[in-house]
Amino acid sequence: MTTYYSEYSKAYVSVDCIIFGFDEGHLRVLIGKRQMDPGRGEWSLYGGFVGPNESVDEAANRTLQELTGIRHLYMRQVGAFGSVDRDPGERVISIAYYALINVNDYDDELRKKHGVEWVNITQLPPMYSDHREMIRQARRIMREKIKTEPISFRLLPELFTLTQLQRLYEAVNGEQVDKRNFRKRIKEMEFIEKTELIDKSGSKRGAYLYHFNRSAYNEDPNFKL
Amino acid sequence: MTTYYSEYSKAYVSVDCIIFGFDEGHLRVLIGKRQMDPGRGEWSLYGGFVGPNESVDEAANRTLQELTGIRHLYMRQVGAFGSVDRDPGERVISIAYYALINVNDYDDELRKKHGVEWVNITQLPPMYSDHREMIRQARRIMREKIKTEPISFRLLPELFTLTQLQRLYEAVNGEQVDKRNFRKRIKEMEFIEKTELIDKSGSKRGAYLYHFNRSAYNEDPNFKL
DNA sequence: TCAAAAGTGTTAGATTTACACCCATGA
DNA sequence: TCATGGGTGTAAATCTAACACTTTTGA
Repeated sequence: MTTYYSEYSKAYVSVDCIIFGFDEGHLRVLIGKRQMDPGRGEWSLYGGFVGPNESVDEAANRTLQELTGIRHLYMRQVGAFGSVDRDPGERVISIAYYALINVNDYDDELRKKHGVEWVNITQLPPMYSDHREMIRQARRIMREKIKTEPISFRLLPELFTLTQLQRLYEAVNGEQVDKRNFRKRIKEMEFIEKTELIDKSGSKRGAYLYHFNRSAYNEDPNFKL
Repeated sequence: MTTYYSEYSKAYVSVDCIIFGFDEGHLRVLIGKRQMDPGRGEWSLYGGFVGPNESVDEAANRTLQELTGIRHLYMRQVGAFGSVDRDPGERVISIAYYALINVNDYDDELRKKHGVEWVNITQLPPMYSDHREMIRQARRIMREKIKTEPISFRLLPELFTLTQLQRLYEAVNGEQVDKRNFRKRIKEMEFIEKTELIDKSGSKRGAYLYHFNRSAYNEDPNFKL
């Protein structure tokens, strides 16, 4: 191999995943106690190293699949974190990614096997290295994104009630919204389709179930919330 | 040194700088013909490698200072670019940063010494590796940012006319805006202060010069454009 | 029968957009 | 004197935000 840059130094490059889920009205992230040195036992994001024959995006995808069993989760880069001593052992530069998952799609046995837990975003413990900052930034980026792109549906079941959708927005934005105004805006988006099905798990009366029609969205991608 | 991750592979990590300037009504970026192998002679962003004892942000700052002579330019991360073969020679993962500079502050001799040129953002040549994509993303991020944060003033001289400011917005957003509506919005922002000075370089009649009062902004940071 | 969540419209106020003419000056 | 860019206000339309009561049903 030709060595062009031999005078420069190399670093380990890793990916860290901020996996968001929505359950029981709360936005949650998947974190676990670190099982390797350095930092063993501290709360940490799930991550992995970038291999020599995969792109950084591929490494993130692989890591997400390893953890969740799901092949192509929705995933976007948050950014690179590169303090000199962010890893106490070696020079490691990490690229953070956030991902969205419908918690029902996630096999709970697999979750336990990897020793990770769903933790409420408002109740995060102290965390390893800069992982808390990664989560903070991921949340900020996701909050902006969810206003203009229909990514909320990736956090919900295929069929969902309008109250669930509203609770999700409230959890992401950290503030409540008016029910009538919210529903008015939803009605204007024709790709959020009402079904004839009723969900009775949330109330005695029952609520209509809706679903997101992606191909209708692609034809008229006007999403604003 | 303890080696925790010896089973994993390392990569070179570099920074690439998308330096925006505004001149004669056009948004420009600073690019040059690459002076090293591989890719010698291709149009390229200015970049550098991340050293073992500096953070990635510090490397970007150092690189920007090397090129412009200015110590702490406004600079924000665009993201990590990590395709396996983005560099034809070795595995190099690059973190892109955009920076804003007032072109008058940039010593033209220093510019020539580094062999870089101001190129209109709408007339970019084909570029080395993924540099064009880096510019595209930097521009998108900057365009969003400039709507809600007073970063435009970093591209303008200390004193500027409202027409200059308007032209800057138009160049960034790629579309024209109504003069009266634009000025109405500016008037509402008290931290954009009118001076008694007149600039006669742009018209016979002359136009009032304004300046951005940062401490007034900090007291009432309401910026919307 | 009552508690709990679902569902539904209107209005005032704020914001946004469209639009056209006079002014000052140097060439 | 005229071409050029500087400077100014109003009105219609749209969007946003505030607000309260009826329905259904299981316990």
